[in-house]
This record gives sequence, structure tokens and C-alpha cells, in this order.
Amino acid sequence: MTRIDDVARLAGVSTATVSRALRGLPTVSAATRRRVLAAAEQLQYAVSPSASRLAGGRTGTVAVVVPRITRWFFGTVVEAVEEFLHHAGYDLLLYNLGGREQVRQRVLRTANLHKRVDAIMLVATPLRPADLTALAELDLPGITISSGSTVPGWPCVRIDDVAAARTATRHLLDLGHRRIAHISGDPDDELAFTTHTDRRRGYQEALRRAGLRPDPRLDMESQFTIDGGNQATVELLARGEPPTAIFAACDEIAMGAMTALRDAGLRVPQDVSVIGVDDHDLSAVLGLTTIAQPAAEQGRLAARMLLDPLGAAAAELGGVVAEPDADRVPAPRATRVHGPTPRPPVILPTRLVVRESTGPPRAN
Amino acid sequence: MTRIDDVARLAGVSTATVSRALRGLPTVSAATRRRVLAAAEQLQYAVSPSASRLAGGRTGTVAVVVPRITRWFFGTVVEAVEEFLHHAGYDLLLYNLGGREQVRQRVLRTANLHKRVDAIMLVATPLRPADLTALAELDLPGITISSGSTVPGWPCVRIDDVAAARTATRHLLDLGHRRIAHISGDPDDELAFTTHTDRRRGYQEALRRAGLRPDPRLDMESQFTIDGGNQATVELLARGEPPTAIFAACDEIAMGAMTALRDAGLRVPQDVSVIGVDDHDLSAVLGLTTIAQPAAEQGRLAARMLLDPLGAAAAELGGVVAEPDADRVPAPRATRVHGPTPRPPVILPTRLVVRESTGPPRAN
DNA sequence: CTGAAAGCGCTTACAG
DNA sequence: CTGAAAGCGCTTACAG
Repeated sequence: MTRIDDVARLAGVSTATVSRALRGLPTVSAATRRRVLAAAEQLQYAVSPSASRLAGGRTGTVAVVVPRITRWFFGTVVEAVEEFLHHAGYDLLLYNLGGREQVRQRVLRTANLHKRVDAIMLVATPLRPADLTALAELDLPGITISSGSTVPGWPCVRIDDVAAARTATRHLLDLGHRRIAHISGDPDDELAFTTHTDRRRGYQEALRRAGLRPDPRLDMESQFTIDGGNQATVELLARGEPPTAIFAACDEIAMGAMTALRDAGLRVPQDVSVIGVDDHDLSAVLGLTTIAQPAAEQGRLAARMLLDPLGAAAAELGGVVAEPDADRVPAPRATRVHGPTPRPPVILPTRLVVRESTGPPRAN
Repeated sequence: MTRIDDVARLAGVSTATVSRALRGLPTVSAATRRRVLAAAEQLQYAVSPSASRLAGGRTGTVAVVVPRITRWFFGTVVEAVEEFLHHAGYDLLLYNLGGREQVRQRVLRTANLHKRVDAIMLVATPLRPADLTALAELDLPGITISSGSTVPGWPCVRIDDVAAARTATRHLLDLGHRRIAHISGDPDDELAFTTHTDRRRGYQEALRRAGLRPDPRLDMESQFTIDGGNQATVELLARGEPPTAIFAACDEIAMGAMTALRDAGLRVPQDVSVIGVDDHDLSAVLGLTTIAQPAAEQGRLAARMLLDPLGAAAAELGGVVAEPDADRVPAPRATRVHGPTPRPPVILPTRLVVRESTGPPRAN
């Protein structure tokens, strides 16, 4: 393969100049730059990432950690993040935890990531104290998406899960429902994954504000999956006297619930109303009423917030983050990834999308 | 950060010996290895990937290219591939084309991948002649999944799309259907993405074998998405005299079709039967009859086939592919990634899963 | 604006 | 089984 010396020789300059010209540094004359670019083009030169990283100290790579890429929210986030990162000239190293506890530990605790990436994005990744220690030792810039994980000093992009849950529950209350079930995650989960506890809290708050007392017999635990929602609903129905409405903590749970209801001979929404959270691709198709959350936008925004400080840092050194053929990273912002000031999370809006799965309860 | 010299000093050996001991090379005495491992442990040493790659010439990284990570098949494949790769000590660089033509070109045509990865996995990635040339110049080992993309000299893992489609169509024929519609990809697609053409062929073959002539007015084009299936079905119904059954080229199309039918006041399967291909997570829940294909298994198998030759090559050099803490790559196989012998694709089995979305046509 | 030279942190023949 | 030394291909002060 052609190396930087080949380009230097052909262009009649030093390798240092080739390096500068190719990275778009300002300290190269236009004429020289032109000759270098032509030579690189002619030789089909591409920089060796390993060498560049070793010499430059930056990897141009971001680790993105998700619980399960196959779930709608995570797939959608990763798609948006991938686009942003590659556009900015960064590589995306994917870590899919796949529900395997030991994998989370290996990803977060080994020094694996240390010299491998410039920054870390954690999407709804449950974190234990030991994980936080490991991340602190890693001393890399990072960001989290979703309230599932909070790392001291890292910014966070998410929705207001409590408010979203309140809105969903209030929608059912407004329709006249009083026996409203909830299906969400396991509250005894030892991991600090707060999404489901937040949504459960919003549900209970809305009930209380309406003068109702949450009924533990209507509060079900489930995985955040279609199958989990299905099972939880079967169990719920087995308890006798079904609710007139179900607030599912995510659309996948809601879909499972709809199926279980149908299998039990109950119609949605005539017999039981169902509402979820997400606005999954399928939700429109299934007529599922939901609290829509901007998954792709959370991914894009988090990616931008993560790269901005990197870009700023590179600029200070007279450098540029982007690869030669990639667009520039958006203008640096005031955000600092490290530092003592804990920043408040960036909260993106959700909105109620009413479809066919919710309606007034039957007049008994 | 601690470097290899720190470990060498603490263990009282040379950096060369540290390097060998840490990678599990056989040419290190047990006692020395123990001391080195203890020193590395004590210092929390982790090798610098950039330095290791530059010196060693291997990146320990695989590029995985998918059209859209958000679609069931691709998410499921990536999840399985990710697990296998990380288990074997490899990093996964994710490229999501996202339906953007220029992205495909940039990913495949630039020398971007050349010094960045050891191997490439292309999942149902449409390839033009120019792309094939670029891949050939890259001269990296690779593998493809799905018939969508075929690269000369690369192995391929897939299902038999023609047979799967025949089975699906025959299922409908066996139930007594005669007016069977098909919804699949755009046949004029200039990209060599053959999945939908293969499935269309199977559909037509099954009809002909039953003595029926394929009716172009029952043959619809669609994106491989829920929304695409929905739109195509709306259009199909607008043509008047609906079919008694629909064979959708994938489950996502089938789901869109079911919705459109429901919206049109038609019942599934009483008025119209629907069958898909995939066995999407949601299919069981929706009661969708389908031709199940092993997505995760295709990913795992392809990952293994891709790494085996790399492992073999490393072994020849007295090396080992896996990282110190990772498991060994499965035993090398006879497969050679380069070489003139075109290997036949590895075909994984599919199977008909009958659920509630198919039944006999109404007696008119 | 440009170049010579050191250095990034490893791995690999080579020699013993 | 082990070490000294070269070299992987860049980037970065430093000097001019």
C-alpha cells in the first residue's frame, strides 16, 4: 500500500506537510495543498488509522453501548448516531449487551475501551457502583441517553419519563377509566435502570391526583418486550376482573398486551383500552395509542453533544476532527464534558398520539 | 497510562517477552508467563490497540455493513454477529447504509476500510460493478449474508429464497386459494439485490406448477417495510376484486398488509389470508403465518466462517487471534477466503410456521 | 508556510 | 525460552 512518503515524494514535500495538507490544517499554502491532494488522489492514498492514532493520540472512534440492538428504541437511536458519527468522520464501535450481565461488566470494567475510543455513549445501560468507578477510571468523555443510566459529570439526553407516564395515564382517566393496569419493568431490579421506575411513578401520581389509589393487583412486571407484555397480560387476566385499560411502559409491551387480550377474547378498545410509550414503527399500523418519544433525535443530539467538546479540543491544538473527506463537526459549544459542574439533563419533548387502541370504558 | 515497558520492568523481562506472554504465545515458560500476567494485572495494563495494530499489521476489527439496522432481519443478524465477534476478541465497526446511496458508495469505494479492518461482512448489501471493483481492490477477506449481494471469491450464507417463496405460495394453494397476490421489492431495481426477485420467482413457479398463470395485476412492488406493505395493499385493493390471499416477501410487508386489510374492513384470514417470510418477533404475536428463517444463525455462522481463515492465518505465524481474556476462535476449517475456487453458498433451512393469518378461502 | 527528527507503543524477525 | 533492535506509518513540537 502507498504510504505517506510516497505521497510526499510525488508532491515534492515532506511527510509533515502531507499530513497537514490532508487534514486540512490551515498552515499549508493553497498551492502546496493542491499538489498534495493531487498526489494523494493519484496514488489512491488513504491514511493508516493505526499509525495516525498512535502518533496523534486520538482514535477517531466512539463506543456505543446498547442493551439490545433489536429493540425498536435502541435500533433507532443507533441508526441516528451512526449517521452522525460517520458524517463527522468517526467510527462507531458497537457493543450490544444482549442482556448478558457478564458482558456489561467486561465492556465497562476492563480497560478495553481505554485506548480504543475517544468517547463513550451509553444508551439506557444499567450501571452499578463498580461500573461507575470503572468509567471514572477510564476518564473518557461520555454521554448517556435515557434515564436508565446516570454517570456523574456526563451529560444526559432523555425524555421526562415521569411526565410521559402521567400523560398516558391521564389520557385513560380522561376517557373515564378507573381500573387502569400498568405493565412495566421489575421494580426490584437491582440495577439502576430507572426508566421503568420513573414510568411507574408517573402512573401512580396520575392516579393519585385523580383521587384513586394504585392497586398493586393491577401493577404488573415485565421485560420490555412483546413477549413480556404478553405474559404479563395473561397473568393479569388470570387474576380475575380485568381492568378497563392498560398503560404499558413501552409499545412493545403494549403490543404483547393487545395480543394477549385478543387471545382472551377481549376487544381493544371496546373491552380494554391500551396505551404505550415510544411510537414504535408498528404502532401506527396497529392503531396503538402511545406517548411518542423522539428516539432518532435523542441519538443525534447526544452524538453532537459528545463530539462537540472533542472538536473543540482538537481545534485548540490547531487540529480538525473530521477526516479529509468528511464534513466538519458542528460548531463547538460551551459544553464541557469534564469538570465539576453537573449539568442538568437535556429533556426532549414527548407527545400523546391518540389512535384506535383507546376509548371510553363500556358502560356497565 | 501504563505501557508495556512498565510491565516488563516490573516482571523483570523484556517487552518482547511481555508481548508474547500476554498474547498467549507458546514460546514463553510457564513461570515467566505467570510473572508477566501478575505484573500486568497489578499495573492494570491494557495493550494499546493502535500500537499493536501498527506493529502487528492486524486490526482485530471487522466491518459489518447493513442496509438498515432498524429492520428485524438486520438487527437480529448484527446482534448475533456482535456476540460472536466480541467473544472472539474482535471489534465490530458498524456501517448502516440507511438507504442512502452515496453512503454505500463511500463505505465501499473509498480506501476507508483498507487499513481499518481485517475483514468485511456485507449483509444484503446491493452491489454495483463499481462496488465489486472497489472490493476487489481492497483485497480483504469478506463474506456476504443473503442473496442480495454476491462477491466473487467470497463465501455466502443465506436461505433458498426461491424455495421459501414456493413453499409459502404452495401453502396458500393447498388451502384452496387461486387468486394469490404477491408483494415484494421493485423488480426494476437497478441494484443487484436479488432477494425480492428470487422470492417473486418462487411465487410464480409455484403458481405455474399448480397450473395457474401469474397475474401481473396481483403482483405489487413495495419497500421491505411495514409502511411499504401497507401502501402496496391499499393500492392492490383499489384495483378492485381483491385476492383471497397475499404472499408478502417479508413479515414487515405482511404486517403492513394486514393493517391495510383491516382498515379496508376485510378480515384475516376469513376474507384474505396473509403469509410472510422471516418469523419476525412480532409475527407470533400477530398470529402471522410465515416462512421462518434463522437470522441469528446466519449471522453466527457467517461470523465464524469469516474469522476462521484469519485464525488459521494467525496460527501459521505462531499467533493467536483472540485477546488474552477472550475465548479462542473455533477450530480452523478448510475454508479459504481467497483463492480461485468459487464455493457454493451455505444454505440454511427455512420452515413453514402456520398461525392464524392463513385459512381456506371463503366459499363464494 | 515548511522540513528534519523524535516519538507514539507495540510486534517481529533475528540471534542466541 | 528470551532479548536487543529495527520498524510499523503516522503526527508533533521545534526550528527556521
